[in-house]
Order: sequence, then C-alpha cells, then structure tokens
Amino acid sequence: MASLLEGQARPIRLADIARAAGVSHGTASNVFSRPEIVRAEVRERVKAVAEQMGYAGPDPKGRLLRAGKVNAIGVATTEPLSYFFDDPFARAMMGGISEACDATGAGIALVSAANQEKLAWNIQSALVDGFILFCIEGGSRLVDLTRERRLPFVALELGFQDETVSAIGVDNVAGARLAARHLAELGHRRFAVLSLAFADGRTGFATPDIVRGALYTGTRDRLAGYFEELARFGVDTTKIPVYETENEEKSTRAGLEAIFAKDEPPTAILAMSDRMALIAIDWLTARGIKVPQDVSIVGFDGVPDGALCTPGLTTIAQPITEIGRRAARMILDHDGAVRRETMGVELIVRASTGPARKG
Amino acid sequence: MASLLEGQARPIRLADIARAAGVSHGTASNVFSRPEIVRAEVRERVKAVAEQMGYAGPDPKGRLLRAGKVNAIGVATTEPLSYFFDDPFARAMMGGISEACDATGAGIALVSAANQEKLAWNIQSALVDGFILFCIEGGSRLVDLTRERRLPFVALELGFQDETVSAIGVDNVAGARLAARHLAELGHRRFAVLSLAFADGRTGFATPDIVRGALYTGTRDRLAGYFEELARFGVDTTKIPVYETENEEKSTRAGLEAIFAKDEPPTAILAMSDRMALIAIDWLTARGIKVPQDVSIVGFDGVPDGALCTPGLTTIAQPITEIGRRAARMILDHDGAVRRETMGVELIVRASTGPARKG
DNA sequence: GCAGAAATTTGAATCGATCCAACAAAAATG
DNA sequence: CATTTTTGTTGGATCGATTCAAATTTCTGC
Repeated sequence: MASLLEGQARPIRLADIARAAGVSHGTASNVFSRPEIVRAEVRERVKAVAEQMGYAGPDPKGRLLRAGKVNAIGVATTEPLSYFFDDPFARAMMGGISEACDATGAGIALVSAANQEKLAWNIQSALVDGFILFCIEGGSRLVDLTRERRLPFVALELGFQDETVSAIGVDNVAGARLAARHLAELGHRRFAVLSLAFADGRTGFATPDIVRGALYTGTRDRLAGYFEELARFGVDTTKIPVYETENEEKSTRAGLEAIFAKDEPPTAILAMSDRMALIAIDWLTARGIKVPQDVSIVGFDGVPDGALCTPGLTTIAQPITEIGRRAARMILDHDGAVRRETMGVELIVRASTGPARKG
Repeated sequence: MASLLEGQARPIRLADIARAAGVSHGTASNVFSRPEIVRAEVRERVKAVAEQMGYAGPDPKGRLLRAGKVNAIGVATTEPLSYFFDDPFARAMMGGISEACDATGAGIALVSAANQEKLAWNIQSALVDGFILFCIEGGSRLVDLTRERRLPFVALELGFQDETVSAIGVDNVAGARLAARHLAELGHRRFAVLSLAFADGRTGFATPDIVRGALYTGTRDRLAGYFEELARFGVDTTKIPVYETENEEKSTRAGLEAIFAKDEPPTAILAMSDRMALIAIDWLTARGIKVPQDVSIVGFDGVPDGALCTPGLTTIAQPITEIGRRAARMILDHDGAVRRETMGVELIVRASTGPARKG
C-alpha cells in the first residue's frame, strides 16, 4: 500500500517509461528528442505507455544538466522586480531585449532582490546563459557579483570606467553638450542641474570634490559636457547649482526645493534623466511656474513618455530599444570577447524648452 | 599540451576543487552550501583553492537537478515578449506578480514565442516551478500546452469555463451591469459594444449564433451583463451592434468605422477593455466627435493609463495588482488543490461619460 | 589514558535526462 | 548464400551538484 502511494506522489521519469515499455532508456529518450530515428512501431508503443502513465515529457531539469545551455538570458538590477514594468526607461530597454529574444526563441529571466544578500544568491542561482545588467545605483556591486558567475554579461548605462567588462552606453559628453547648447542658444544664462548620483547613496548639492571623486563616470561626463558647452557661451559654471538625486520622486523634489530656494533661480534646468525632468515639470507647474515660459527643461534618455506629457519634453534621446537589442545579441552570440559600444544620441526638441525671458 | 589547453576551456567543477584541496566532494559541497558545519581550517583551505583555480561557485544547473525546485515562476502568453512591457493591463498584473515574488525571493521567467510550435517547446522547456497564464487569444491552447507539463498553473482572465484548472477572474456579469447601468442612468438609449473575441481569430459584427457558441465565456458574460441591465431600462438589445475585435488598434478602428457607418450612430459605447476604449476616444476625437458631449465611453479593466489620458476614462476596474499577487501566491504556496477565485469589480467614474444629448 | 559523546569527514547513491560507441537485425548487393 | 550497408537498439558514461548513513577524528570528563 505504502509503496503504491509513494509511486503516486513521485513524478514519473523517463526511465520508468522505458522499463514499462520494454526498451532501453536510450531509445525512450530518442522517442522524445529525435523521434525520427526510432522505428515507428516502437515509437508509438513508447508514446502510448508514456501517455497512459501520465508522463509529463522529458524534464528540462535533467536535459539542462546534460545540454549545458539554458537558452535564457538574465536581466538583473538592484531595484525591485517591479522596476522592469514601471520605469519607462527600463521598459523601453526591455522592449529591445524582448525583440532579440523573440527572434531567437530565447527566454528572459528577471533577477533582482530586496536586499544585497538575496541579490547575491539570486545572481548565483539564476538559470541563464548570461546577464544583462541594469546598472543604476549599486551598479558596481552588481557587476562584481555577476563577474563571479563567470558567465557572459554586459553592463547597460555603463557609468563606471572598467574596461574589462562588456558594456553598451551612450556618448554622455556629446549628449550633454547638445542639451546645453540648445538652451544657451535660446538665450538662457542661469542654469541648474538635476544630477544623477556621483556615488552610491549620495544626495544634495554636489561639490567639485564630489564630482572629481565620482564613482559613476557617466554622471561626471554628462556634467562635464554641460559645463564645457556652457563655458563656451560665457557662462560661469562654478555658479551653477548641481543637485544630486536618486532618480526618483522624493529626492528630485527636494532638489527642486533647494534649487528654487536660492536667490537667483534658474531659467533653465538640465536634468540628467527624463524621469527627473518629468517630475520637475510637474513640480514647477504645480507651483504656477510655467514651462517653458518661465523655466525651460531638457531631459536625458528619450523615453516614450516624454512625447506624451504636456508640455512634450525636450530631451537627449538615446537609442534605447537598439541598445536593448544589441545587449541581448551580445549575450546570445557571445564569443568570449569584451565589447564596449558607445551609441550616438540625438537632441529632440519638444515643448518644454523655449526662449529665455528677456531681462 | 593539448590536455592543458583543454583544461583551460573546460569549466572547473566542484569535484576538481575537492581533489585539489584533498577533501571529498561532500565536504567541498558543504563548504559552499553549509559552511558552518565544516571545520574552519578546512573551509579556508578549500575556499582558497577554489579562489585560486577560478571556481565560479556551485553551478545552479547541478544543484537544481538534485534540489528539484527552481524557485522561479513562469509567466506565459501567446503574445510576443514585449507584450509584458507594453500592454498596460499586463504591466499592472506583472506589478502584482513582482511584489509577491520579491517578497519570497522567487524569480520570474517570461515565456512566449513567435509561433505555436516554439511556444510549445518553450513551455515544455521552461525552468520554473509553475506557470501563470495570460489567457488572451489562444488561451485554451495555452492551457492545454501547460497542462502537459503537470506543474501547478493558474489561468488569468479566465474566459473559458474549464472547472478543472485553477483560475482567477472577475465577476464579468456584475461589472458589465455596472457599466451599462451607469450609461443608462445618464439617459443613454443608443448603444454599441466593442467586444473582445468570442472565439479565436474572429473579427466583425457578432451574431447571436456566435455569442451562443462562445469559446470565451468571459466575453459572453460581459455581453450578457450589458444586455440584462439595458433590458431593464427598456432598451431593445437586439438592435445593439456588437463588434468583435482583437484588442488592438487596427481591428478596433475597423470596428468603430463599421459602427459609425450605420444609420443611427450610438451615443454611448461599451468597450470590453480599456485598451479599446482608449483607442475609441482617440478615434472619435480625431473625427471631431466630442467625448463625452457627443459620445460617452465606458471601458473595462481599470488600467492606470485610464486615469492619465484626457478625458479620464470611466471604467470598470478590476483589482489587477491584487489578482497578480494572488496568482503568484497560488503558485508559490501550491498545495495541489484547484482554486477558482472571482474578484469583485468597481465602477470608476471619470470624464469619458456624461449625460446623453437631449433629443 | 580511556570510554563515550560530539564534531567532522567520507564516499556511494541520487536527481533526470542525453550522448555515443558498440552491437544486432534487417536490407541491399554481388 | 555470403558480404556489405543501412537502420535501429542497447547500456554505460556523463552532466554537476547534494544528501545521508557510516566511518573517522576530536573533544570531554574522570
């Protein structure tokens, strides 16, 4: 009785089918994976037995071990899982990754975790052939963790200068210059910068020291781009307030409060992400400050949402979807080489920027 | 020489470490999975050897086979992968699923495929502990395919009446009645229905025969709800045009063309999804037909986007996130039982509905 | 210094498949 | 009818780990 019950609970294995059908496990395996090389009569018999015993088909867990390849790519971030579905930048990126995966039939495994410890575990135990890393905050830690798996991986939004890891990013300096020039040409001379983090966990006005010691060189490059270009228009960049935020609502609003509490509020804001730019538009509008009549804003990223809001967001657009596609392809066609690609960016002028107020 | 080169290429296994460190595989395994039971001295030695040989840590492929549990849930649909990141309903649902997975540290594997054959393969080979199925079109096929894996699964947006599968859905009849009553009470008497599919691949005006033979009972129930309630207000429901679409732009627009080509155009539209409702608003506005002054629209689903567009969409809101959470929990805490849950819905009145024109 | 308890370590068995060299049977060829 | 080909089947080896009962070592207390 007991053995009968146990038999019920235990899932049926290929070997059980083979035994019941009176063939070797080799043949039974072939029935499922290469049916054409098995004699029709045998094939049908085995299939019938499998059907009758309620066999679920070859367990991918077993196959995997033998085959070695999972046929899935992991996408990891330090944010919670919902980030992939909420954040417009992430979503656009995932769109590109999806496309590449759809084309080759690969799957996508989302990896993230509530805390650092779990993140480490999740990366160690993810069943994937490689990783795409969304390096937002804590990007360097994510890279370190992933490196240990010794699987191919590519860092997105690179940020930090580690030439030994594959990465795809954009020309931050060029993009920043485009943004700055656009505003300068509209006559703006008083600026503020809503900056991404220079190092983990920081927030508040950034000093030159902080900028020099930047862990995230992407942030540093954007700032450098802004300043270089503005300097060419005779702007004293040392006077420009640079507020470091975490690319979310709370700290961005805090930054705006701080910036507009100053004596000479800016007529133009350079935001290092569209997310922050959109929050800024919202904040300003709620305070009766008109965009772009009173204050102009340029974002950075080119997320689809920027086209839909009112006013439409002027921004430096990255080829987000294309970056996603390429990242996925890098993992899928991995050849062992380290690749670093820098994509071009483009100024998209919409309604959030306008001529500076006279006077 | 050759053997040396081969040694380079072949990844290092736990057994290699054990041999090099002069311990058994059992001990080597313990060093990584339960370090506390290994004597400190031995532990450090093994770790040092592992480090020095460039061991990537225990391969999850091997562990998996032994452990049996993947600690990930698969989310499957017949749409392309990008659906998960584009579609507002799917995104809201994924938000709920993410939450539940984050809470337990489980991963999410996205499963989909370009064609039916690949879909079958992807479902067969997905490394997951269970599935959540997005049953849009082709839902019944998706369920059949998944059933073969003999893993726990739950169907979302149930639709069809198969009492043997776990599912979470909403009270379609009640929701539809709420929508219909709202419009009727506003004085509307001329209606049109933008319907979801009654069976796969259909599009165009639905006849009573089609409705009776519905494969997707969810669609049928919503229609029944609309009609029941309207009948109570004395509306002749046999005159109401019901256009079946595929819940995307093209066929929805075709439906609107067809509906407004009729002699007596409706003053109110009952849309079975917010997606279609939003497309309808867009289509009408583009034609100079004012919403809600000329035509009122009620959607169904309650996606976040409905609150943001202009005019805000009046809709029947499902507790989407909560459904996602529950679905994930069903898989994570699976106990072998078949569960069918029906969630309540709620009428959310925004600006897309207004009093019927006099006359 | 020794028995007995406690802490470590061992190594075979197992998870569920696929692969492949060797063999057997059937078919084709001379 | 003997010989070569072709076709189909077999069963052991392997993928990379974990587990657990048994063996061994170390520690306690006297």
